[in-house]
This record gives sequence, C-alpha cells and structure tokens, in this order.
Amino acid sequence: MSRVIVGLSGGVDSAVAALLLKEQGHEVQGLFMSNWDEADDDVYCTSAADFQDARAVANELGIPLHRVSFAADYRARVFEYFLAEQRAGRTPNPDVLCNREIKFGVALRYAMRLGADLFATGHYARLRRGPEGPELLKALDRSKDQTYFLHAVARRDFERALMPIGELQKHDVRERARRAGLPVFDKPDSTGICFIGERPFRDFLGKFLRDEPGPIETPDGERLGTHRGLAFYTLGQREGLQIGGRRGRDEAPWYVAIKDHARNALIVVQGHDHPLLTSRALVTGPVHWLKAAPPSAFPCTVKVRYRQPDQRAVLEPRADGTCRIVFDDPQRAVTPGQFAVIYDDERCLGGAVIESVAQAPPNRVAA
RNA sequence: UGGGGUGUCGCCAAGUGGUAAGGCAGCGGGUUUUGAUCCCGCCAUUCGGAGGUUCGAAUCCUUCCACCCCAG
Repeated sequence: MSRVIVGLSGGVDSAVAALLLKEQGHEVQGLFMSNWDEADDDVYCTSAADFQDARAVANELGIPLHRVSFAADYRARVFEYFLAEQRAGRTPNPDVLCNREIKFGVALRYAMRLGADLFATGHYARLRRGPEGPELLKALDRSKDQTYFLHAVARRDFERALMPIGELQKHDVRERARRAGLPVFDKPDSTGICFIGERPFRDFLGKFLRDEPGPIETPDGERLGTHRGLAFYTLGQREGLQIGGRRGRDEAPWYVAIKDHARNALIVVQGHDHPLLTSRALVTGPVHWLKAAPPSAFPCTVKVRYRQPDQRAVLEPRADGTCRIVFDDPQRAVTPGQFAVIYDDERCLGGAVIESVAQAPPNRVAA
C-alpha cells in the first residue's frame, strides 16, 4: 500500500487507472494538468470541461483532486522544441517529449513533492521490474499500445511510475468505468496533440510560422502548384496539395516525397508506394536505451511512426551513440523528426529521433 | 484576315440521338494522444451562349462567343 497520485485527464483511461489503484488498496489522489494556455474560447472550454469530468471522477471515487498548470514548462520544454523542429522543416512528435518532460518529468516530480510514492497515468503500456531495472512493455491491447510515445522517458522515472490500464483491453476499461458509475465511461477517446487537442493543423501552425511559398514540382521539374511553406507538409502526405488532374499523367493522387530546402521546393510523386517515398535504412540521433546499450548489431523490430506494425530490422550501433537501422522490407515515408522506436517482441528497448534516410548496404537483402 | 481544331463539375476526362462515367482536388465523417496514410460519404437537372430539328439531344442543324494551331 502506497500513496499514488494519478494524472487524471478527465478521460476514461486515467479514471479507470485511479479506480484500479484504489481497488488494489492504494491511497489514491488525482492530479489534473492543464498545460496549454491560449485565449481561444473553445479550447478553454475543452480544458474546463475536462476538469469538470476529472472532478466528477474524483468525487465518485472519493479521492482528492489537485489541479495544476505546467503551461510554462510545456511551452519551454515541448512546444519550443516542436517549433524549432518545424522551422527546420522536420516533422516533430511533441507527444514523445510531452511524456518525457511533462508527465513523467515535472508532473511526476510535482507528485513526489505532494508526498506520493508513485505516479500513475492512464497510458496503454505496462511496466515490469526486470534484472536491469524497469522494462517498458506493450499494452495487452495491442491496438491501443502507446509505448511509441513513452520510449523516451528516463528509466529512473519509470521506477516511480504505474500504468495499470496496460493490462486491460479498451472495451474492458469502458466496462469497468461503467460498472463503477464513472460518468466518463462513454466519453470519446481523445486525439490530437496532447494538451493542445485536435484542431486544423495547418491553421494552428500558421499562428506560429510564417508562410514561405514556393513551387510544388514533379521529380522531373514540372511545376504543379504552389505550397505555403515546406514546414506545413510532411513526407508521405496526400491531403492539402490541391493538385488536380494533369493531361498525360495518371489519374492518381500525389504525395509529398521530398522537401528540397535549398530550392524551397516541394517534390511530389504519384502512387502510394513510389520509389522516392520508400527507403530501406535510416540514421538516427543519439539512441535512448531502456536497456543496457548494445555493443554490436542485433536484429529487432522498429516502428517508424505511431501505430505502424512492427518492422523487422537490424540495428547497428555507432560509436557516437547514434545508430543505423536497416529494414528487411522497404519503408514508406521515413520522416526526419519522427522517432524510430525499437522493440524486442513486446518489450520496448528505446528509440531515437530519425535524422535521415540512408543507403542500405547492398549485400544485406532480406531473405 | 484566310484555313483547321477545341469548348462537358476547380482540374484531367468518358459519353456522337435516349435522357451527364470515372479519376484528381475539395468538403464531411470514421480510424488515431504527432500534420498523416487508410476507409466511408458528398460533390454538374446540366454539357461555351442563343435559336432550331426531334417524342426525346451534351450528342444533328443555324448562329454568336472564347481559346488553340497553321498560314501570313
């Protein structure tokens, strides 16, 4: 029996996390965070409504609820990174940073200062004590697994973390919430950037980035249109290009294949799996390991984007702490700024930001 | 100006007398704690304009308009 503080978002998952911990006999308290301040009415209302939900859950469970804003921390440790990556023309993943810096960073430490022994969240993932310390495992409900977003959290922070929902299927979570009389049992799953929420992304970005229009071109140089700035697009993207039919071209949609920063040109191709959209290898930044750093190359599986099925690969560590990853099968739209997250079956071994696509060694061909 | 050609949804494009395919784009929704990808749905009472023939035309006729090409 410990004192556990649960990050209560106002959604079902964290509510049931609190419920389970309470049933297990812990002394449970809730912590509601609102980390995005903006003079935007509907956003304000969303956060306010979420707080009402969190409070209703806390009342139903009979637990105290703390409320705090880490907006300044979020701004400094997540959003600034997000904008910097964006300006560099990359595709950042703010939620990876949010988990490391905010939820399992300042929030966890805040909970400790409030006297908690452990900090819990409603993430779909599992933590297990292993010989080398905490191990991060995929959720039993693989379709909801969130280890992709959690891979960057410091291992010592996992030592004080709990994720009870990882043991349940989503429909069981809702069922438990319903049986327990939790009013959020039927609340829709949240989407969009954590704490910022779902919104028209390009319009949102436009509040922070200047337009820098340039040409949209085919690989052979035919101009098809105008983009509003390379930062407003991501590799593999189809929607928003506004390219209609072209005489002599296939009747197929166009996808972003290359951001040519030198020329401020967006290179687009037709066909979901066009060669210019696929690659067999990539190079990362420094790898964050959730295990002892491997001394040599080893086979593993990797996700290059959230919710992608695991891809078989060989990871080659480099002396500077980065690595090269060579895939068995070609990967679509490997995107700098996103994360390559490394797995051994159900265990998440760590991950690293994708720096660039790379040439695969010619002799390493999948069997 | 003379000769030829073309004008069908924002774009590409079927349809040559029987009462407007399809694709792209766009919009809406689903999936989703990252911008996507993917899936579903919506999207021309109207075929450059005006007349005419016909039971009936985008498809035939007349005429006007626009654009393109070749002559010059």
